[in-house]
Amino acid sequence: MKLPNRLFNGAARIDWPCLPNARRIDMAAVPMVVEINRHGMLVDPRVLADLDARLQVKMAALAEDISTLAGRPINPGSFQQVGKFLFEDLRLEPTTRAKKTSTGLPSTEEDVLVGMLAQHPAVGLVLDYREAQKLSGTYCQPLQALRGADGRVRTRLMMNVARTGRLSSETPNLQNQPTRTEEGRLVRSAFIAQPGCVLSSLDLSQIEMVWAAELSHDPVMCDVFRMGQDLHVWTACALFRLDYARISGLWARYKRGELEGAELAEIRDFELTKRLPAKTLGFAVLYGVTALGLQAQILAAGGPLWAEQECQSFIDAWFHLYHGILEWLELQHYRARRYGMVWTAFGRPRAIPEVYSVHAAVRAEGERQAGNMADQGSAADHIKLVMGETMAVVDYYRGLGKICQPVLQVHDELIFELEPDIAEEFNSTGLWIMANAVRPMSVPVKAAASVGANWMELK
DNA sequence: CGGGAGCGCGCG
DNA sequence: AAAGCGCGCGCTCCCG
Repeated sequence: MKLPNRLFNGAARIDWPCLPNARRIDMAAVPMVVEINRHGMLVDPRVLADLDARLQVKMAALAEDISTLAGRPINPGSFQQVGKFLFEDLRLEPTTRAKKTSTGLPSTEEDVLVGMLAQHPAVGLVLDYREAQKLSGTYCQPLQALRGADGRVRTRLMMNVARTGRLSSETPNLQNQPTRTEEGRLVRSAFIAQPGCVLSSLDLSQIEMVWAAELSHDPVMCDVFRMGQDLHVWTACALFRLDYARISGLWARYKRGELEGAELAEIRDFELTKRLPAKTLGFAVLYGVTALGLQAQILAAGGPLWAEQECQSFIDAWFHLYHGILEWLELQHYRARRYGMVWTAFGRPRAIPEVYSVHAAVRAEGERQAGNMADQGSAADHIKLVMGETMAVVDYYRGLGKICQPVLQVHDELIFELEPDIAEEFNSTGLWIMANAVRPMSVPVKAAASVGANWMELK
């Protein structure tokens, strides 16, 4: 395999599998992990109880409507019963490729059902039921049950579960609290600060894309970040051949809320039909997405049904634009085969035995994991270093007699409980640490902060 | 009735 | 031929 010198020159220092840094990075994060596990997050049970009551009513009504449409009792929580109803009784057809389940019928997962919404009103009812069931059963009820005598829920952040070096969170998992729907965000509003305090969040902006640029040295992506541009706007303009100077000007004014009339309509259309697919594809590429996977995802996001060929051209165009990313992914695959492992920018290793399998599908799985590990893992190492350095700032404010309490880490963001008079200063120090914890980097790291009375108000 | 498999879905 | 990385967890169904 012929690789450009750019990759070998940049990689030479780290092109050895077993640097010892992973352990030191984990140790740096331990004090804040302990703080988070001991302190917990304060939860307002009334918010959850109110939401749950509304969800129960909704679920009962939806279950009845679905049973009426079916002409017999249906439990919408049973994928077997739903599958029989939609695919046998109604003879509906999936619009995307749906894998078969053990029942012999197509899967009833969300992507498939969204594509079939127009075929029958029952499809939408099933989706609505599932959303309500998820919010009630996974969030409202367990969070109330797990509240301690002091009104706090205490997660357990685990450091030795995720093979990329990320933390994981259990009983309850506080790293998957809803944020993507309006009703889901109400769950976040139940997480509050203790009286006299506010919640504050520090967020590493687009950190996985920044690390993709840093690790690959892709000249185009690096330049976009160096210019401080919005990567997804830039990508969308390049892929759809739009005038970047004009669009980025509109985008900046749109973000400031200055647009109206025709210009507002234009940029909203741009955001939905151009920027969103470009953003989706950016992440998907690092997961090793295929054309059919992209097709299903665009549909699920409420976008148009693109032909498989259109999706493939979109992916090809992305790799043509960011050719350095393609070369770097191939380098990761090569390393996995050469060493049986890949490693992050800081030397955290991960074994990838799958690349030696006799099965092509297993090898492909290994290559996707190899391509993703350095990116996800370097971002995880990065925030662990930030956690270590930020604890010194926490101790400083505690020395002044202030309440300054880390309460959660969610992969690229940290949440704190603070007295409001130190929030601004604490946040600006935290932002500086996030941007400078790793040096030198060839692309700038950006971070964002926000303050609110509850978790829903953050960001 | 506890445990596990299979499915589905919340987050980054 | 298969078809998206990393997690945790709820529900249904089936088995012992």
